[in-house]
Amino acid sequence: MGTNKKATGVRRQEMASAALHLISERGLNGLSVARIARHVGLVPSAIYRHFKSKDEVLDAVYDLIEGKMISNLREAWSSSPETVDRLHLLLRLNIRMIIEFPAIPRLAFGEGIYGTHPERRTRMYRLIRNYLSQIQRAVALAQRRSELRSDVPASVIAASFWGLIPPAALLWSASEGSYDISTLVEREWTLFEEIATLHRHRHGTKAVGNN
Amino acid sequence: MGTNKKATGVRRQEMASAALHLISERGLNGLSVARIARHVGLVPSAIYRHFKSKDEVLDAVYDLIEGKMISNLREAWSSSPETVDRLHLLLRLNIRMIIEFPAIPRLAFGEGIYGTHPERRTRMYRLIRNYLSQIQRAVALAQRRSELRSDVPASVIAASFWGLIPPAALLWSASEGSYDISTLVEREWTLFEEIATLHRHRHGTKAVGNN
DNA sequence: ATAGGATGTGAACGGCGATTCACATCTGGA
DNA sequence: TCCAGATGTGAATCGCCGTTCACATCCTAT
Repeated sequence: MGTNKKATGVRRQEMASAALHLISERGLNGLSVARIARHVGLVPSAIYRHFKSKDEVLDAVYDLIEGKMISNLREAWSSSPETVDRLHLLLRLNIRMIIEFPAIPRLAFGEGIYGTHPERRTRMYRLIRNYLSQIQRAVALAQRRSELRSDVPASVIAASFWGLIPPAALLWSASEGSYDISTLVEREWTLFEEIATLHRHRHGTKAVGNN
Repeated sequence: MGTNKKATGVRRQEMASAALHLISERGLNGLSVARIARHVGLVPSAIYRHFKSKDEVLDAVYDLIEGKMISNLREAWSSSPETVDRLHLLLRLNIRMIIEFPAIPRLAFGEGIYGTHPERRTRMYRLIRNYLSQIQRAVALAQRRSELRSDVPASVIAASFWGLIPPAALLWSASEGSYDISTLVEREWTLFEEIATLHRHRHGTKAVGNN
């Protein structure tokens, strides 16, 4: 039966995307070569025309995720000259991404990729570290411009910002979507913004200020 | 060969504990009945003397985790009358627990438990919610005592506190232990404490206070 | 001390999923 | 146009894993 044939570049995209969706719906355990194939309208063995193994499909999924994260970063950065506004948008973009693809936080936690391929965990780690250091660089710049407080290391502020995302992802994931993640994150963002823009210049860190 | 026989209560403990360790090392995918058995020094079929199925073992693992979390809560609460000190200890206890059992955050993210048993995800969600509401109650009390600022809802402060844990778990998990999680968390705790103890009483939430 | 239930063993079954292979069909470039 | 390589198919293989079962051994209550 002549199913439409497509170039391998297209197919790889389709298959990786199908895999990402399937992981989002069924989890990594529910991801089988057969299901990927069915989702694309093909037969299991067809996968091997475009990937050497199932693991390679997973690698492609990681490429997808990496691409999405980078594109979020770009979009946020081009949206405004104000660091605070950029971070706020970046936060919202990431939340939106996680809502659309719950697979992403799951893969980030490295589940299911252990004995087989520790390299993949390393890769996710590098990705996160890169993300963090980009944010940190932005924070440092904003500190020099006095947009953010500078009595706290940029790395800590960056980590605090990034730290808003995983808990939200966890609650979203565990609640099966019933938790109102967006407003929660917005409220926490407000706190973050407040503390990040405190214009103090202390030296003693034992700051417990009543004013 | 007379391997030592033990009462089923003891064996269940051993097996659940072995499963928790195995998930911590190999991930949920690497968890097989055979491996659990070997880890306890028995033969695969022996598992079925004490559990009806592999799923029941997983249930026991969840019991273990729930017990650990509750015991952390108790220990922190009995340590000091000061809410802030209690929270600080609770944070450290949780971090210690995660370092010892990386399986816990993974299971919290619900990986691998999808099509088969959505109830388990629900259970983890309830556990987290309970945790959050206990913290929230403590925060509310502390607010009434003016130990914590009261111009922000207790739920938000509680969420911010709890939110310190998942990112730390993620970095720890992804970095394979190389990331210095404890000092990171301590620094973030400092920020949290600072913002949670700001004694202000505003009504407009647009608080961006230079003082 | 001994019977009977509880615990442990080894072999076997059945299913599922990843992968391979020989064969069919399509498609792009000379 | 036409062929050669690229793409898709269906069946078969192989290994792993959960589970069952008949049998052996141990422990405990009477």
